[in-house]
Amino acid sequence: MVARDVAVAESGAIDPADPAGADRRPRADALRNRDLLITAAADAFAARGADVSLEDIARNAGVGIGTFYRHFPTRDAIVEAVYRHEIDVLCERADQLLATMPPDQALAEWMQLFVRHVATKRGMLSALKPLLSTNPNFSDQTRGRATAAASKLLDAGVAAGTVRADVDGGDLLRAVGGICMSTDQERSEASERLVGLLFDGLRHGAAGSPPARPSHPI
Amino acid sequence: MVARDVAVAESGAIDPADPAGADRRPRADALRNRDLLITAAADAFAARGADVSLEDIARNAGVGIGTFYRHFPTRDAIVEAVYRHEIDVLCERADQLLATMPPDQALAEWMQLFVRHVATKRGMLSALKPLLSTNPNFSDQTRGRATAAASKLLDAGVAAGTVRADVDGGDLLRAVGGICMSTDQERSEASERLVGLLFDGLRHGAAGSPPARPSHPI
DNA sequence: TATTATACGGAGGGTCCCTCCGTTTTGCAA
DNA sequence: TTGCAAAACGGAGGGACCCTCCGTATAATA
Repeated sequence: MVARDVAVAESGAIDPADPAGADRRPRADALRNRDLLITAAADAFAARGADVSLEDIARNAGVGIGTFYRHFPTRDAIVEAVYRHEIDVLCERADQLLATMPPDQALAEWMQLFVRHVATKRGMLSALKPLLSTNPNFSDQTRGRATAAASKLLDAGVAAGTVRADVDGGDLLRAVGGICMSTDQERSEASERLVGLLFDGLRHGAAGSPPARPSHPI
Repeated sequence: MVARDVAVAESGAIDPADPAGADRRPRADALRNRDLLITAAADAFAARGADVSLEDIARNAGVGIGTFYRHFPTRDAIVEAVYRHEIDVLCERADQLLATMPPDQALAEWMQLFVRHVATKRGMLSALKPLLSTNPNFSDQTRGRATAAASKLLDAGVAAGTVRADVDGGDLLRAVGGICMSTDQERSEASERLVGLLFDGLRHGAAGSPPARPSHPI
């Protein structure tokens, strides 16, 4: 739960749960509609690519276009919000997984989850890329949070002796992200296989595992 | 004057000077308007970026919007045409320069010309990039023609003994292109300086020049 | 010069963007 | 509970752009 970055929040849009608690909590309907819009936008981007009509998104969220614009004054704003939300979900899931299963299994699940999330977000990639490259704040922030989640999973595995200790969260993210990007279009099945492979590599040489064989047994 | 590639020309737009001479030459006014449109589009892209209104381009060319769409049925079509035209000009200029000055000087001039052309084409880059990446035909063709022009200049210099022989057209293009891309936004002055440097490197160690010193004189 | 295939031009219908303001809802306080 | 102001909603409407269609103009040919 990293604090919201001030430099990015200056857009004038509604900003729920301001940590400074300055003025007042937003109204319940505002919060509700914001969530509805983000969900509808995520669906729309996934289904029809980055240049869906904003009016369509509003309609699918069951909300007027005016409401849309009050929450997200620009197209970039909604893209950014969807992406942030995606990262939020991924981070939450990391905690949930850790709480309900052994660390190595949680890590494996999370990596697959990551692949699937990227796959459905392909459509909005063309809108996201310029945003990430022109807005280093945003980029650093989201990467940082994802890295933290990955590190937490790795650390738990290392502590349990089921995951090797010489890989950090940043490495893991780059590796999984790279696999997702290189296997193009739709066929996320290939990504899942490759990420599975990667995971086996992570397990290999863990403190608790039997010492690695010197080589292939033929 | 490489033959037009059929796979790319299937757009249904007017195609001047069809080498197969199949049906008939386009009317003179059609040719004239096509040129006007390409010029106006190049100016517009340079001045206002890749998402100018197509109606603006038509208006600036002094031509109706209907005429625009007959010549260029899609936005990609006009972007492609502008880029092709740019390459045409660059190739022609290579020949002209070779005909009017010593090869090494011609090469230097051409490299600077290249820089300036890229600089003014920055605006349309965001539209051009996806086009080049999704259309390998188009990409190969244009790169091929530019490479040929660069090679011609280099070869002439080598023959005259004023340019070293161990660099080919592809290398040169990559180097100059790389410099243009790395020095971002507006300040093409830096690019021109760097390209000048590169040119000095090309001259160094030419057959006709005094043998290169073994190392720095201190 | 007459004819006709070609090409021109722009009105018009459709979509999308974004703003503005009258109406509704919510949270708070009495 | 009730009343009230602030906050949020919704959609009409003006503007920009896209693209098509078809009546008119014109270059090429005989």
